[in-house]
Formats: sequence, structure tokens, C-alpha cells
Amino acid sequence: MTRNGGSQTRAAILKEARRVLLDQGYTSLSMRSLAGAIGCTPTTIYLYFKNKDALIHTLIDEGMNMLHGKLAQVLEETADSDSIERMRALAGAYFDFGLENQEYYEVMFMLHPQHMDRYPAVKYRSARRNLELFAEQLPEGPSRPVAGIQIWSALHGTISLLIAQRIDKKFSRDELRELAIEQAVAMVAARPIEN
Amino acid sequence: MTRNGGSQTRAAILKEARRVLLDQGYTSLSMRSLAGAIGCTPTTIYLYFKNKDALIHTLIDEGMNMLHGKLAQVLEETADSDSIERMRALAGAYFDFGLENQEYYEVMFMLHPQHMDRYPAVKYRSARRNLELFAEQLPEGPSRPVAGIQIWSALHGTISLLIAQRIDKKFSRDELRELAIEQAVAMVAARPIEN
DNA sequence: TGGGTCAGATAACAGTGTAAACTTTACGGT
DNA sequence: ACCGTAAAGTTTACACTGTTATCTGACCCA
Repeated sequence: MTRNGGSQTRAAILKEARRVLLDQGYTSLSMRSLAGAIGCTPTTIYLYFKNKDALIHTLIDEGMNMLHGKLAQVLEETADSDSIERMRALAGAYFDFGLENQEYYEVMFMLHPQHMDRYPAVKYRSARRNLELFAEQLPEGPSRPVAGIQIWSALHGTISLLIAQRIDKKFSRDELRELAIEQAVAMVAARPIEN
Repeated sequence: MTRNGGSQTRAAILKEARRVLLDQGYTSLSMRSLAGAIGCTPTTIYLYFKNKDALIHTLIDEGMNMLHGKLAQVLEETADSDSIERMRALAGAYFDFGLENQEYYEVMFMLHPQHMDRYPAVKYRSARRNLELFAEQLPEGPSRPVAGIQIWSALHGTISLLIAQRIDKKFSRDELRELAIEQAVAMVAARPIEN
């Protein structure tokens, strides 16, 4: 490969990795095919990423930031609405992000924990930031954080089962989307659990 | 390998596959290590299973039957309870099955759709049977089937995020379990959506 | 002119799923 | 008792995978 000052190569690796991830899926993302596509040898990638997991972690980070950008935008657009309408928009945006960026969603939330072993704890910040946006729409109280997780989990359940193709095709995505969103909305109105 | 009449070998393959799946996890389940453990060559396995996916499909089937057995037992035990109590027990049993048989749960509901491509459509029956048990606890109506899916999805969301280790450890499993179950129960009491 | 440093390449190790061709074993019929 | 056949299992090979240790070549600076 012609030398180009390092950071350009790193960028090329990530660009191609994104492309493969979206076009062919995670399974096709191999260090060798990646190197072949950008015109370098596999070992060159190891100059910029400690290993394949580190590369994936970078993609996870990207995904988390994309998601945060989208959710933050929704919050801005619904600043004048009530918290129910805001949650409806937020849940809808999360759902759509998952299905429109399936391969990103997969590495972000579905990839085997083995690949997360070396995921630096610091980086979870960008992930947590996203979830807090859900919790913040809920009435204050000691159970607010866990209720935020619950909303997220339920949305994730539908999305991940759709992505994993475990739901009978006779159920339409729109139908499932609507139901998942309304369940999230219901938790905004619900009285917080006292304890 | 000493010859033993075929079906014994098939049984040995499945037994060892189960063991590896539960002890070392899906990632460690390789045709070669499997063959090594039962004392045959990798190609012998191909006499009994078309390929690795076919072997996994068999394990998925096993898991589906295990799950069905457990849920059916719960239904028997709660035959005299009301539908709310029955759903509480059902959801709890599903949740516990997922976390007590993580590796089974993974291949059943979380494994990449690529591995499902060749999963014979007929076999989905055993999967559907499980989900219908949820729907049957709901009030009758046109939206009953999809509401059953919704209950299942929400439960799956929490379980799969726990298995994938994407939930902050400060949230206890019991807390998340309770919340997930109560959300399922809430759908039994809810008025069905009229349309 | 000589070092040193950094980007990248070579070659190799250990592993993966899978297919074609080959060998061994067991059994049923003459 | 023998032999042919079919089943059961093995050998060998292909085309992949992630990863490492070692080596090469280019550039900058003293």
C-alpha cells in the first residue's frame, strides 16, 4: 500500500468497515477482506486497532453517537410538547433507528458478550447517555432509572426479535411498532412504584 | 472410532453439543472440537447432520420443547388461579428459563438470522406453541395474537439485554425481573384495543 | 552520511466449516 | 464359510478466519 500518513489509513479502514457492516453484515466483516478492499495487508489494520474487537468497539461508539444525535434531535423538536408526546416521538425514533440501521444495532446491543469483554468501561458513557433520555421523560422518583431501563428493554425486545427474524411474518412491523411505542408511553402516565 | 450402529453416534454428538453449549457457550461449539471430544473425525458428524446449522437447529428444537414443558407445567399448577396470577407465573417461568439456560436461550432467540436461513419452516411450530401460551391468557379479541407477541417481546428484551451484558450492573436482576413481569401482567388487565 | 522511527509487508501459527474420495466394518444371502 | 454390498468412518484437501513475530523500505533529522 502507498504510504499516506497513518490517519488516512485508519479512516479508510473505518469507512470500509462501515460499508461492509451495512452491505454484507457483521458476519462478512473479516480483517482480511477489509484489508483487501482498502488495498493493504491484514496486519496493517493491527497498527490502528488492537484487534477486531477494538475495531467493533469503535463502530459501536459511532452507532451510539448516531443514536444520541437522532434522539437529541427528537427532543429538540418536541420541546414544546407534553412528556407523553415526547416519549411517543422518542420511542418511535429509537425503534426506527434500530430497524433502519440493523447492522449497527446488532453490534451495539445484540452482539455476543464475548466481544464486549474488552470494551472499555469508559465508553459505556455514550451508551448510558442514550438511555437516560428515556428515563428523563418519566416522573421523578426512586424508581425512575430502572423504569427507564424497562422502557428501553421492551423496545429492544421487539426490535431485536424483528432483526433476528424470530417473529412470524404475519405480524406487520407497523403493528408491532405501534404497540411497542404505546407500551412505552403508558409508562410515562403510570404512577411510579412507591417503595 | 469404533462402530456402534449409527444412532448411538448421533446421540453422542448431541450430548456433547449440549454439554459444550452449556459449559463453554456457543462460540466454543466447533465441529472439530465436538468430533475430538466424542472420538470421531469432523466429517463423521456430517453423516448425521447436514451442516453445523442443522445441528444447531436440533438444539433449538430441544430448547423449545424444554421451554414448552416448563410453561405447560406452570399452567397446570395455576389452573385454579385467575388469569392475572397465571400470567405472573408464566412470565416468571419464561424469565427464569432464559437466565438459567442462557446458552440455549441464545441459540433459540438471539442467534444471528443467517443461522436461521435454512431452519425448516415446519419447526417453527414448536416455537409458536410457546408464544401462544402467552396470548391465551389475554382477553379474546382481534388484537389478542399481537398482544401476545408484545408480552413476549418485552420479556425477551430484558432477558436478552441481561444475557448480552448491556445493562448496567447497578440494576439487579430481581428488580428487572419484577418490573418485566408486572408489565406483562398489566397487559392482561388492559382493555383490548378496539379497531 | 548515518540513525532512528514509523508505515507497511511477509510468513507463519492455530484454528474454522465443509466436500470428495477413500477405507474399513458388519451383515445378509448363497 | 464365503463374498458382495451397503453403511460407518477416515483421509486429505480447500478456502477461509484472527493474530503474531519478524522483516523491509521510506522518510526526517542530526
